[in-house]
Amino acid sequence: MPKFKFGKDQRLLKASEFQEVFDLNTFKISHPNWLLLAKFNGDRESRLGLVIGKKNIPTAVGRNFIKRLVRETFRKSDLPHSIDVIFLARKGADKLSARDMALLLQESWCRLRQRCNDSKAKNA
RNA sequence: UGAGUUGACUAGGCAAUCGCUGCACUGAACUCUCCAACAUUCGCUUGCGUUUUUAGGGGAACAGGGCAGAGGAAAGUCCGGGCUCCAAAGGGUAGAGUGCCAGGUAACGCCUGGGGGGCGAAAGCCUACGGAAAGUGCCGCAGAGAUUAGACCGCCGAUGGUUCGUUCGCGAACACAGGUAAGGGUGAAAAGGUGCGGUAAGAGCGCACCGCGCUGCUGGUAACAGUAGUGGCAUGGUAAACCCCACUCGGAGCAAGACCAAAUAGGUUCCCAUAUGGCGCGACCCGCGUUGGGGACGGGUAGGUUGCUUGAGGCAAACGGUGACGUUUGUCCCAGAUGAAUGAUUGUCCACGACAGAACCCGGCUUAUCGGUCAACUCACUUU
Repeated sequence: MPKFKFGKDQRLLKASEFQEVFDLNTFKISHPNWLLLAKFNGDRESRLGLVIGKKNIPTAVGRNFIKRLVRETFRKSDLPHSIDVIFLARKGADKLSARDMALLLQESWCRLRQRCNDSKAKNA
């Protein structure tokens, strides 16, 4: 089976699922243009949730642009299993070019993977 | 060829790989779920309810290949409708909107055609364009005076007054009473304009033409235009100031509305028990905990399903109409998401790609926008 899928199992769908990550997040990865919150979720597949406010990104085209890039990089990044992530957009995220943004996002996913591995090693 | 006007169309293309959403099709087994012949448990009202299970069938999920997948503005939410729920005899008031005429339309504040006014050399463009003798309000500065108009400079001083002269008829001077809206000056605007007559000087005081009002006639469905007569011109502007007149409008919106419905708490009702009891933990006893327990019903939260895309639909042709548009026939099915899909990477070509993302659906308007294509028309120049 090829990797890099992105079905409904890999997304946060309900308000309660979002709230769980907001309340119990164990990792925070910050960047001037966005913020990542994450927590382990047991034995499930990793899931992604997007929070892109109209206040921060005013145009619908901008919001779609960010959603697509984040999903694309999330699906291609080789994250460890069983982690829920929320992506919060900050102001100015839509000003970056697609190529720059993709690179920066990949960097963020790398940092998140690193943190996960460290934490797992500690617990073991 | 250049400059311009109007209208219509288009919105990077192609290939490969990976990914998302929907639809129909195919598919071995497992899992979940629904229906369920036959069989089966229990109950009694003895043919029904109920328990369990299965042949078989449906759905979810999964896999496979196939097909489809944002806009001209999807936007602003400024108008108008459909649809849904609520309200509703009829009439009036309030409030909001519209405002030359005729037509189109489901409807409109939109569109088409026509009229008036303004701009442009022209094609063409702009136009809230009803009423100011129903009433109220406002009109800064400047200016003598701004709507019951007005005398600063100027002009006149016929008439009256004063002074002088006198041939006693009157003449001259003064600018005092006054007369005067022609000229100057102020202003966006000074009480119709120009010319001639007239006069002391002037004035629609009289006349001609133009303008304006009224009345008639002609053309036009009408707005209106043309024309004849007449009035002697009397009362400026502002109604996107209040207002008056005519016409239109019930309210809320897909988070409308409909259906299914866990857990927890509470409600109604029935049954059992009422403490040596009941319930939970457990195979059972002891033990520990608890003080009611069990069932049914309806409301209803999380969540889910539906509304949800076949429509005042698109395309083509013929016919009617100046046109907006209408009629008929044929043909096509063209996003339906719901933390919300329509994308990413690479290669390649060129004019190097703007504004920008469906959210119940349509008709408009407005605003944003890199470019490209086509048609009709106007003007200028050149050639024939």
